[in-house]
Amino acid sequence: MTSKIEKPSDLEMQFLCVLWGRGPCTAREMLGLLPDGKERAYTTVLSVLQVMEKKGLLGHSRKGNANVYYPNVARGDVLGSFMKRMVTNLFGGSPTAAMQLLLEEGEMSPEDFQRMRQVLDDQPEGDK
Amino acid sequence: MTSKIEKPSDLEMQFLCVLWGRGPCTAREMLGLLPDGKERAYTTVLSVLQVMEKKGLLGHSRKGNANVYYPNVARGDVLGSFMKRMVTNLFGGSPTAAMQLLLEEGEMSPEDFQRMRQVLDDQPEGDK
DNA sequence: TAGTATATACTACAAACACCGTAGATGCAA
DNA sequence: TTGCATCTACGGTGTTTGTAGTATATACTA
Repeated sequence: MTSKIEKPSDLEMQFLCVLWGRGPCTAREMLGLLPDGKERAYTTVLSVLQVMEKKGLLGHSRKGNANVYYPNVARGDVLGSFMKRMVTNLFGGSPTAAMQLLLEEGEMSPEDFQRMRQVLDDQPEGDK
Repeated sequence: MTSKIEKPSDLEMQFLCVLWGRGPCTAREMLGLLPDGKERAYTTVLSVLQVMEKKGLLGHSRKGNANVYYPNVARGDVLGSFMKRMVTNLFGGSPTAAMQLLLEEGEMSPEDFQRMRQVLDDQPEGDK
């Protein structure tokens, strides 16, 4: 059994995504990397990290006198089930409907479109 | 000024999506229509509806002795800013990355792929 | 070695969330 | 007109979330 992952909160997700994207971070680094523009105290970030570790979402090692946190769950698992939930609960089970909103909202460059088409073409069942 | 929409909670989003999808509902109808499989008491649903109305997310009219609730905010606005937030906070600002996960996770039929390509082709800047 | 800066651990707390029970109103049916 | 079913209104509770302060350890520096 894959020891069911506790659904991370929104903020926790954000933390995880930073770690997946840029690799292990200290609390102070994390403070500077959060993608939503919000101001937060250093101890706030630290607290969240500690809670996440308690939940099993993170681990940490020591570097100098600082803790370096790393994700303990797979990106695909967490974001995957997030997406699944989103499609079910918000888009009536239709991934296409979700994509439509995605396209409408993200101002995308021609390159983005190119890459999207690419991704779509690369799907195994895509040419059936 | 577009009177800033309060960000709805996850459950509230779900309610809104039901209303957008199937039209105005009574509390009892809503109870049977929620897409996540969860069991809930009738009064729970009613409470959520009342809170949402207080927040300005819903309105209601009377039909018989029941309240019929209808959404008071636009689907595009709410889901749009939801998507935007998601892309920023969870996908490093890349809609393409979001789409990739979407494709990986939703088991999609060939028709879905077809429709997706269609959507992509229909985008105004798509052919640049 | 004394002082300063930075780190962690621990605790606390307010607001939001999801949940539901009880009480009272309303309508219908016998 | 009495009783039953169903509805709303209101209140309350346990939990999670996001936030941050305080106390303490650790390391560098003058």
